[in-house]
Amino acid sequence: MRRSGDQTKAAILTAARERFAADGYERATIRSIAADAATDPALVMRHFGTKEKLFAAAADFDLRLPDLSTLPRESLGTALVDHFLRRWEEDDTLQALLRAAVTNQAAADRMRDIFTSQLAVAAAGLADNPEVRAGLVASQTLGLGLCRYVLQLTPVAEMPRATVIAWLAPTVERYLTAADPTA
Amino acid sequence: MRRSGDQTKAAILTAARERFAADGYERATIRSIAADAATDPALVMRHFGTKEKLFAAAADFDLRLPDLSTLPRESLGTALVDHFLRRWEEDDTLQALLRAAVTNQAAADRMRDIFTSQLAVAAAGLADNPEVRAGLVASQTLGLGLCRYVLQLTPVAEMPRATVIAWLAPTVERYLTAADPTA
DNA sequence: TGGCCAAGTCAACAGGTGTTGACCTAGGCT
DNA sequence: AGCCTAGGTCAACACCTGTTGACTTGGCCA
Repeated sequence: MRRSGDQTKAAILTAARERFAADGYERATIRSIAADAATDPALVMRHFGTKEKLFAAAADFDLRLPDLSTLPRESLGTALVDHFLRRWEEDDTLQALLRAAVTNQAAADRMRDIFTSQLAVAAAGLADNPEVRAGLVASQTLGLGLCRYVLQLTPVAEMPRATVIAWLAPTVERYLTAADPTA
Repeated sequence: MRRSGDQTKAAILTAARERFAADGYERATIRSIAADAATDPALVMRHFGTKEKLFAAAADFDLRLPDLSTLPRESLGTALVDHFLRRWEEDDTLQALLRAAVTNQAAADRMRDIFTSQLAVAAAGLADNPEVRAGLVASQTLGLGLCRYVLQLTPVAEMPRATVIAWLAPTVERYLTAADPTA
């Protein structure tokens, strides 16, 4: 009983996501990914061609942001922080992306794309300069992910999600809706 | 005309900081650091023993936080954000530390130490739970550094420092002084 | 049944890594 | 002068990396 091509391909993809998330781009080796997927390194190459391409396939990611324009303004921050926390936890693609983006150019580009375009679109219509507001929200949410999931900074990593939301929601809401303080 | 031991040691240290900052821990090689310092890889080993130890020596870092208790509350955020921006820019140790901390355990530990202990001390006396407040400030300032200097997210990296300060100062001030929202 | 093709295996390659030890050499000391 | 040591050089080691090509095997279809 042998696996189908698509099955092994999927197994490789999951193993790759886990390894990239845990070890970063350079320390995640084709050999270790193949071992996790119970297959051969050569088969990984046949399916994805290159380590770079494997990463690109593994790091395909959508923030799946909710439509912010339908929400009342005062619950905007809460909803967004909650959504980001869930997105970090339910899937290790974001962690893989962040760990890799710090040393790998392609990953950094991908990250830039995701956060500027997807967030800017969601922020559009709420206030002026949606790109700036998207960048600010990115700085706070990525900082949170970095401290809580990657560095595991002691107070931030252990905080219950409700506490995190209570503290960060007003920040995010202000970045999205407050008047430009430099104007 | 030959250099003194301390001179080459210092040259190696500067080269190491630059390489670790630009490439991260694994992609910064002993050979490339030695080349930058115009010396031999073997000499690097003689001076520092191990790549890990070289990194530890290169990533020795002090946030040099000002004494926050002497400042008026309403300029606390401005002062801190300004200080962090300067610290990121005047010295690439922070960038080296962050780039390495994402894949290297020792670097992550060091980072944890610096941000929790040094920041918590500075935050003590301003309000209750200084460790929690330190963690929150870390999440925002590290997120800023990540977006502005490492990922170079388009709107955040290009923003003039005054704009960054205007947006982030209220956040940092609130994290340091506001009443606990979960209490 | 026999053949064909997808799926899997194996061994090797070329290059790069941290690290080591043997060796050389400049230059201040007695 | 001659030595002795700190500072520098060189070549090699053992290992690990992405990647390749030739090979074997399983299972479906005619």
